[in-house]
Amino acid sequence: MVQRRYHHGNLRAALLDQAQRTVRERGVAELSLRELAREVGVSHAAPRRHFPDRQALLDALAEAGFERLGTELRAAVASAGEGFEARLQATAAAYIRFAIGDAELLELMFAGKHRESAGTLVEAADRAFTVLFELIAQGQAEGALEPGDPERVGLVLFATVKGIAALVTGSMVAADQLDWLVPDAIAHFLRGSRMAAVQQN
Amino acid sequence: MVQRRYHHGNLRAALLDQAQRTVRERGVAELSLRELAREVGVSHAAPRRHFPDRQALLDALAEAGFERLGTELRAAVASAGEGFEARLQATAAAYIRFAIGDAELLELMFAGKHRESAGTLVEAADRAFTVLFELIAQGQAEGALEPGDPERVGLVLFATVKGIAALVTGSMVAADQLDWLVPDAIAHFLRGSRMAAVQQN
DNA sequence: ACCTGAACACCGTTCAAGT
DNA sequence: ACCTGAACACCGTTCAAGT
Repeated sequence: MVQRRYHHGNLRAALLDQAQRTVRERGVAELSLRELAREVGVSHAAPRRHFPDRQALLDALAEAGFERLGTELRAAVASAGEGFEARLQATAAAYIRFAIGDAELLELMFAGKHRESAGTLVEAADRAFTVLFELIAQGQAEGALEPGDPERVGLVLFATVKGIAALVTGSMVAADQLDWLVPDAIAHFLRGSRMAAVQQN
Repeated sequence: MVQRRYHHGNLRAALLDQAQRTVRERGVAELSLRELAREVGVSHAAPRRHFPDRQALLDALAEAGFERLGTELRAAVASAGEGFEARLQATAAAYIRFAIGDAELLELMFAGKHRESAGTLVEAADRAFTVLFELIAQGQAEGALEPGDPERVGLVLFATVKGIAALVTGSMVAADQLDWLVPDAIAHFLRGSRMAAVQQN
């Protein structure tokens, strides 16, 4: 046991790590700073050095969440070949995997974005979403999507994917239906886009 | 002041009413049974007669939410003329209005659905969504939507609307963009459906 | 039937004090 | 620089007791 002087500088990381697990397994409502401190082996006041209050911990959790989400989205794009639709399918699946595996964390991430202290959190979110805009741009270049601001063109598509994830976490849809629902939804969306492209020519 | 014997049978209603306001104005996390009791003028143990614990209050809140959502969706359909697309637009707008005006309540409603005690809550949800399935069926009858199980055909459409609301409450989209975003998304979806209908013939 | 008041275990937050 | 221990106000939940 390396109990003595365990925390030389990783208390913050240990707290975040345990907090992330608790949020995933028992939800944000069950997350208690005192219990966290107990689990990690410090006094209940120690976390205060790293997180002034509970909200600061939640913000840090959200920020770490965006970092991880970005990483997973980039990995999905990278492992899906060159074509737009394949990449889009892989990215949507990765997003939904995250949204379902860490549903409450994702809520935290988006809830945090519209609060005052959001500065660094918004930046983390932007980094995570960059890969999506690049993907949209590729779709436009291939003629699969309407031209225009990628952020605007991708919005409805993103909303659809996000909504599907919400239906699963809200148990309106069983998780095993995702296999056809997501490809279906994306194919449906792209059909609508091709129609629009035709009409614009 | 009719302070004496104020609560003859409306304590439950008074608690729910005040709770709904608090959730809307300050969020679920800020909702305290003791504060609620104080605001409504009873001792902190009185609510227990009506709601055994905090979760029971949240469930009741969710159930009342579904009742109200159903009412508003039906009103939207009724006030939108006879055509499918007009009714769909009106219904989507009503849903989004609810989702934005009572974002945390809506979370509560969907979160409650996948818990054990959900019995009566699921029924309330089903009643609220009935109007949506009827609307989908009308769309199919008019040839605007693919044939098939309305619950399945409407799923992606519902996900899109729900996702758009989530983008607004997550402040990824400004509320004033809804005016074009929602009609756009629906029109886009219907384009994709018409393509599919053509291909099936 | 419905409500009160005291009690218990827990929490977030603060702060003087230790090393 | 980082952590501890005591203290304060608050909370959810329980329960005997009142009317």
